[in-house]
Order: sequence, then structure tokens, then C-alpha cells
Amino acid sequence: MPYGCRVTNTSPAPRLRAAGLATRTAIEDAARTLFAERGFDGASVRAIAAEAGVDPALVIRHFGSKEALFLRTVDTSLGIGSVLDGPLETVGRRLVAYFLDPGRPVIRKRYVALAQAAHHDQVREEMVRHTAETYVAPLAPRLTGEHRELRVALAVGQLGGLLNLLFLQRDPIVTAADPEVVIATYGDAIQRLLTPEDT
Amino acid sequence: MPYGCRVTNTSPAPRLRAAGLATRTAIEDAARTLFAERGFDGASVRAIAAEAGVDPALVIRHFGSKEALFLRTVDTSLGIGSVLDGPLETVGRRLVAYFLDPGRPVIRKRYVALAQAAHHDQVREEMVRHTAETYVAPLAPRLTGEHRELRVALAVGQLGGLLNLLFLQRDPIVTAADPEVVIATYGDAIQRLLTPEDT
DNA sequence: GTCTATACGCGGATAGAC
DNA sequence: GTCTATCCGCGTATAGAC
Repeated sequence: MPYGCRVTNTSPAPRLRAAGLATRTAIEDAARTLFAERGFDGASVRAIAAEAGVDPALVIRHFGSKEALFLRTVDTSLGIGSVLDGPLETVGRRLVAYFLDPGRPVIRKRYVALAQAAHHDQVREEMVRHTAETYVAPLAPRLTGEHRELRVALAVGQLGGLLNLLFLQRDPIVTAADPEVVIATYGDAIQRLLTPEDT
Repeated sequence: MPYGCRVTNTSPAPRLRAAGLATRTAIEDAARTLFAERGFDGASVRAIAAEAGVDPALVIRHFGSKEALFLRTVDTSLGIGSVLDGPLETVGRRLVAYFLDPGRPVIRKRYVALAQAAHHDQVREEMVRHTAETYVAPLAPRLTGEHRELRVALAVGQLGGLLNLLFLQRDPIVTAADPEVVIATYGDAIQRLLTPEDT
């Protein structure tokens, strides 16, 4: 290179070169797979690195911690947003039906992974934040009566109780029950918190 | 010992001599304290051993595993049995009030420790078993209508959802709310599963 | 900037000597 | 019954090679 030739080849975006970006996405893909497959505790950083074909130290180097990697790759919304659209009077049953749908095994795995990781502070805070944003914010204004935000928050907790029973505890009484009965019974119990006057 | 002298000295209980029994109870006491104080994950076997003044290896040697020690020392019933006595028509509110009572901080800690350890299979199974024994067995026969066992199981799940919200997620909307409102609102939602005809 | 190699300090659990 | 020494796996950190 001749003296004085300023390297003006400034493309700052590709500054994250192909190599670094490829490893990042490889780690993210592996994390998504293994967290869903084995849960938060079951998927070790070393296993994720092996699945991605990289060194374990790179996982921490790129994402800071296992917890941060989890938060970046897991979808805390569980894809529930669209269910909240539609008539308010039947949202209780629709919420329960969404999670009981046997055609959605991914939802079950995501929930289990999330619940397992909830004892980490950042994960817990993200869940609380997302609940407020996804459920309370859009739903509370549509309610009538007192304590609207509280009632939505309690309804979300109620839904969590059912998921707990189904996916974590695997309570035989509930898992063996007719899904239609659970949807109707529990859905109406949730509904009662949201629209108590309709019952 | 003379030949033929059948050893009829059968006091099988004192077979656990004083020394061994003392360490056992010391470990159990330390485990109860630390599990309540720091939760299942936060209380290491080494810390429990130190608190008891014994060698860490003894903890495993006596109880088999940390999980088994936890199961032996924690009370999975959370002392709820007595609440189920009394009129069926108000049991929903009584259950919620029991856990919200600020004078019972131990209950909160026990629940957190239990929930944290629930991803261990034996703990999970014990919780399911105890739910069936403590809640479903005494309550279901008192119900009327269809799906009595299922409705009790769902009500227990519902209660778990509230505890999750309060103690694990520490949702600010719920924790900041007036306890009386939560007791009335959520208690009635639970009640509806148990005695739907009364609402 | 990206990656490799290595290591630290923790966890639960075990084998075998006293 | 008890303790010493040890194992293996975990999340994480760092020094230094490319």
C-alpha cells in the first residue's frame, strides 16, 4: 500500500463481518432448539455451543450470560396477542382453547422453558413487563367496572395456574379430562373476572 | 453369643444410635431453615452441612440426595388443611385470605421454595399427590354437579396461579392492590368452580 | 474483531479409609 | 457412622492466537 493512501473503504455496517454474524445466528438457532427441547436448566451453555459448532466461551462472549441468551431467543409472548382480538365476552374460553390446542406443541415447550427460568430475576421481570404490555394494556380499557387493571392481571395469573397444572405438574386429573369441559369451565372462570356482569 | 440363642433383642428403633440420630436431626433442622431462607436452589448442600456442623458428604449419605432431603423437610401441605373445614360456600375467599394474611410470612417462603424445586420430578409428583389427597379427596364429595374432581383440581390450579403472581413474579399490579379486593374478586372466581349454582 | 485454549469456583454426588 | 479426597458438570472469565 502506497504511503498516504487513506483507507477510505468505510462500510461500517458490514463491520460485523460475516463470520461473527454467522456464529451469532448459529448460537441463537441452537439455543432456540435446545431451550425448547430440554428447558432452561436442561440446556447447558456447553451443549448449545456444541450444537452450534462453536466454542462454549463464545456463547458468553456474544451474549453476556445464559440468561441474556435465553431472553433474546425465547418469545415471552407465547404468540397470544392475536387471541385477545375479537369479542371480549368470549375471550376467556378462547385463551384456554389456545393453549389446549393439541396442534400447538411448541407453545407447551415454550411455556415450560419460561416457567423453569422464571427464578432468574431478568426473566421474571421480562415476564411481568410483557404481561402488562400484552394483556393489561390492550384489555383493561375494554373492561367496565372497578379495578380493571387488577382484574386483567388476576385473569392472567389464573391462566398461568392452568398452564402450571397442565404442563409443569402434569396433574393427571386435569390432563385426562375432556378438553372441551376444561375450556368451558375454566374459560368461564377467567371470563368472570373480566366481565362479571355477563354471568 | 451362644449358638441357638435367637437374637430376640428386637428394638429396631434404637438401632439408629444417638450419634447418627443427632446428626440426622441437625441436618433436617438446618435444611428447614436454609430452604425457607434461601429457597431450594439458593441453599446448597454444603451450606446446609455447614449450618448443621457436619460434613457435606453426610447429607447425601443420610438422605440420598438434596431432592430427597427437601421432600423430607418441607411441608407440602402449606398448612392448608384446616382452611378446607367450614362452610363450602365461602371456602374460595377463605383460601385466598389464608395466603394473603401478612402474619404468615413462613407460608410465602415455603411456597417459593416448593415452586422453585418443582422442576425436580420427585418434588412435582409429591405436590400432585398431596393436592389430590389434601384438596380433592375431602372437597370433591361435598360438591354437587358434574366433574367434581376436575373442578377441585382446577380450583387448586387457580389458587396456584395467584400465588405465582404474588410470590414468584411479584407482579406490581397485584402486590400493590388492596388485599380485601383481591380476596373478594379472586376468591369468588375460585368459588365459582366449586359451587357455580350459588352465584 | 473473532475465536481458541485454559482455568476458576461453584454445584451435587461418590469411594474408600478410619 | 464419619470424614477425606475426589469426580464430573455447570456458568463464566481471561489471555492470547489468528
